[in-house]
Amino acid sequence: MAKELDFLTKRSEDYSRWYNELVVKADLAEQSDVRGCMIIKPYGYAIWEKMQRILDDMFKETGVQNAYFPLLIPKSFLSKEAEHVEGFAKECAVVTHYRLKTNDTHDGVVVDPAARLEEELIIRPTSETIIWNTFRNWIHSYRDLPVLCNQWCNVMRWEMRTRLFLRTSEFLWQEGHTAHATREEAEARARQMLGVYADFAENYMAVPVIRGVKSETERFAGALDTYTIEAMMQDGKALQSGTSHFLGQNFGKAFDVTFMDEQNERQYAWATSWGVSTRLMGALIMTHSDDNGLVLPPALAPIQVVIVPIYKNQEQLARVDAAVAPIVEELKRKGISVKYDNADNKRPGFKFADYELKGVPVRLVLGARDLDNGTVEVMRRDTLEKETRQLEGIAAEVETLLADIQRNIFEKARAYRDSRIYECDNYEEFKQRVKNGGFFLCPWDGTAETEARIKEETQATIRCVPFGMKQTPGTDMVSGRPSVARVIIARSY
RNA sequence: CGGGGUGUAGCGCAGUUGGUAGCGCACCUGGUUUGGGACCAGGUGGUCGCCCGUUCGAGUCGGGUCACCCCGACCA
Repeated sequence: MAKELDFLTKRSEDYSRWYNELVVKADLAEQSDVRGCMIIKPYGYAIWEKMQRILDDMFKETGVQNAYFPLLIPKSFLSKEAEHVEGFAKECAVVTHYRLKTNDTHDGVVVDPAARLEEELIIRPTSETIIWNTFRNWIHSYRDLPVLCNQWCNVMRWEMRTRLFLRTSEFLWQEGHTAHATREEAEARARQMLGVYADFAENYMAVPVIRGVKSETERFAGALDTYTIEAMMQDGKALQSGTSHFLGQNFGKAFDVTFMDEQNERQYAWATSWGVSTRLMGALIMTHSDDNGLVLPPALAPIQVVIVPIYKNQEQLARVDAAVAPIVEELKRKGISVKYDNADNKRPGFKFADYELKGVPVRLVLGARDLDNGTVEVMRRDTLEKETRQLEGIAAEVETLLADIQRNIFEKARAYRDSRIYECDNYEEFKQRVKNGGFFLCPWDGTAETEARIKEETQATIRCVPFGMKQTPGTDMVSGRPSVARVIIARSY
């Protein structure tokens, strides 16, 4: 029987530590020896691949096509859009040489000083510059517009502090870049893509999000408007889970991307960019998981159903194998990914704990007792409830159950989040309560001074001016001036 | 870059007043087990982060250095 077991740290004890241990123990990822970088393990990558596939289809539905641009960006490109440079300059990795040579003692290599690049190359922190430099050649007429392209790639930002999935020096993402003939069309596209992200977060990840627009200080470097989806983690902190930017004509002007319009007049192209990254994995983990490990939404789980046999000898195992085979077949026919784990080197108890840790939504257990009775034990990961069901028609029941789990974890996450959104008009009260997490819906006078003071005094930031939330009037709780809007204020990752 | 902490087996750790390194997990072999993380027996595995010094002798003492972790500033 169980002795001292190596369980996860409890969420309530140390949320950060729980998260870190979970990522490692559930086999999602681990820290690389390379500073701030992450190794995504096969199980974690399988989830990311599923996300990619679904998002990619959603993009294509809106007319977007995939392309690929270089990893290395000439330094001069980065200096063309003033605000953009300022935003990214301090976190860029720079390539200065193109050759190594063996050292004097012939036991290692050194950078060959003779191989210095005339112009340094930047490892992309984002690709607006190199893409808009290319768009100049692609766009000449209003008939060339819009250009709707996306790339799946890696980017590098030399962050000071990193956390698995949430903030790593190198991360995987998609970045969409579009060029348009009119302001209206570009703005509509930026909002449309935000909608795609919100749809994906809620309907596939089962992560409820608040859509909104960022304040000027929180805006993307070079954008006129930054739209965001904000999710609440189980410790009440906010996680920006996706962004979409309306870039105006800033990049059109910086890279001289012009076209002739229908009136035969030269115009600068209008731009948007939008992205989601492997940070979504962090959102997924921190929204649903519990003290037993990961809880995955069926829509993204690499394994949706695991079947564990119980047996005392090879003859019994053979009987279970025979009973399981048609169930596996039927589940597969329904498009459900199923794993029958009859490996003999792990005992059932270990398998139970392990698949719970990995967040497999449904577990079926079948032993000699069940074979005699024509039953099967069904366990759902979200509630950990076990039930004995008839073997007959189990595949159809599992299919219904998966849909129910998908719905249930979303509702649970939404109820939790909604219970921690507070309307607050009093700064003293706010300062006290914001420490414990939650989203605070507060009146704001629209000034950067107020925003800065809140951040300085509470470490909380304005997450967004939310769309579609009630905007009761009020006065700014810090300055006492009339408010321009109620904004979401929270501590964040 | 500031403040704190840690470096000893793949992982988690212990190591007394300096005397030549140990425990748990994992791994390998054999057997018994299998309805909630199995047990017994045997076995493999270490330049104690690195450098210099003190000493007959350093994981242990002194100086330096590097790396990593946590808390801030920066951020998808």
